[in-house]
Amino acid sequence: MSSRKRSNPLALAVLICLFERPMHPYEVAATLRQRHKQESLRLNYGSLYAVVASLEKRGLIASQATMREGRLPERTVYAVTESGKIEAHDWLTELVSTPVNDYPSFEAALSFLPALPPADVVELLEERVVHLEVELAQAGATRELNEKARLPRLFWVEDEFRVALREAEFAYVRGLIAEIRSGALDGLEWWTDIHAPTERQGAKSTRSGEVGR
Amino acid sequence: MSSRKRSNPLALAVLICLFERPMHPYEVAATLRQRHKQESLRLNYGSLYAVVASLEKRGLIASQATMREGRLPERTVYAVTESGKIEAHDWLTELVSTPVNDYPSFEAALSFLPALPPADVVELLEERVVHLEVELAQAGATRELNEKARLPRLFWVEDEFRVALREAEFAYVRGLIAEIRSGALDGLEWWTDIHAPTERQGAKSTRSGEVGR
DNA sequence: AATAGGATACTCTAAATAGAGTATCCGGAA
DNA sequence: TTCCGGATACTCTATTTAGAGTATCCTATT
Repeated sequence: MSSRKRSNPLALAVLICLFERPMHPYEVAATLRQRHKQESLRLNYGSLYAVVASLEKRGLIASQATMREGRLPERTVYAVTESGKIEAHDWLTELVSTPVNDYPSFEAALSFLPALPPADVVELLEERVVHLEVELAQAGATRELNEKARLPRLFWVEDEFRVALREAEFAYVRGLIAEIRSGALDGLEWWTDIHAPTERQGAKSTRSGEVGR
Repeated sequence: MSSRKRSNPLALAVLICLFERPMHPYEVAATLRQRHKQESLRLNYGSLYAVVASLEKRGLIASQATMREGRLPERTVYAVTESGKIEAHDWLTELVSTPVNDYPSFEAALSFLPALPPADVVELLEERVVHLEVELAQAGATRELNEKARLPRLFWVEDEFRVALREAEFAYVRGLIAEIRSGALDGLEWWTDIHAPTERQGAKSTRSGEVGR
């Protein structure tokens, strides 16, 4: 039904927050930040208020009351409706059970690799490896903090998952570097060739920028 | 400089295509599809023409000629400019060397897990595992086709990477299922408790929907 | 006593995005 | 011969999104 509208998980976060208790949007944002959800969700005010407006228009939440303290802007408190609860349940069910393509940007980067010379790519991949090492070290520190604070693992499975993905990326990138370095990567001669200094063009090079599949 | 505008990798794909030779947008789309880039890139016409217009406005590409055959719509052929080449190079460099947070949707899903009862979650995760198995099998078939077609690995590293990530996800999800099943996941009692049938509320339950960090 | 900085609570606008819709042409089957 | 489906080549429009901007209040410092 409204599967077309299930693009931004921030809307699901709002529904789940309001399921705990009615809140105004700013409070939702503060709550999500307190729980470090901004690491798993694109969270900014522009989107938040738009998303809240859209949820209201679709009848998934309803404004309960608007109040004001002093001359600060009005706070509109929203509560989740019955159909909002159902939508949240269905959406979360789908999100957990069904993998989707998220188009990770490094996948796009890899698909463009032949556009850069292999030697440059090795350097860039090594830079990435360093960045990943730093990120993994920081994640490890965060994890220790969570453990010392006795925060149950249930509340940081998402961090664990992110680390698992980054570790897989790390391993893949290291492998790729090694294969370019050693010359084991199939297609490397062609790749080197098309980026060769232009003086005296390689004899059997077809000189087409890309080959198709 | 224009780092703010480096959100949609489709724009980079266009620049790289036009680097090979001048084309009209529809031809760019056809080329990308031929090379199966639609698996690594969000590719649809609405975005494509918007992205092309934006690239032209920023002076990264320039329209070379507009021609028409019969009464079909005009085709506007674009070529990449000097600054377009530089931008493509810088952008790709950044994309390869620097990891970013892509906010994978399953990470968001995991961060909402406590909102569903643990027994349901186990079932949903098992469904996900099945989906992942199918996807991995298909990816294996594609890989074999590529090998039989003697397409050099250089041209499917992005597929390999996607598989590596999905395998990591697969392993993580299986582990998580096992830990919920066996009761080894820290926080499980609380999780079970808050979803317990409401008759005779668990005595020491704090009855707050979520705990903070 | 004045003030600087941070928190509170949104609002505004330009831009990006998705998906459906439009109109034409072509090749082969009935 | 006619018609149908698929390719060609965009265009239109309603949302969505990002990020900066606004105005007020509070607290601690000098």
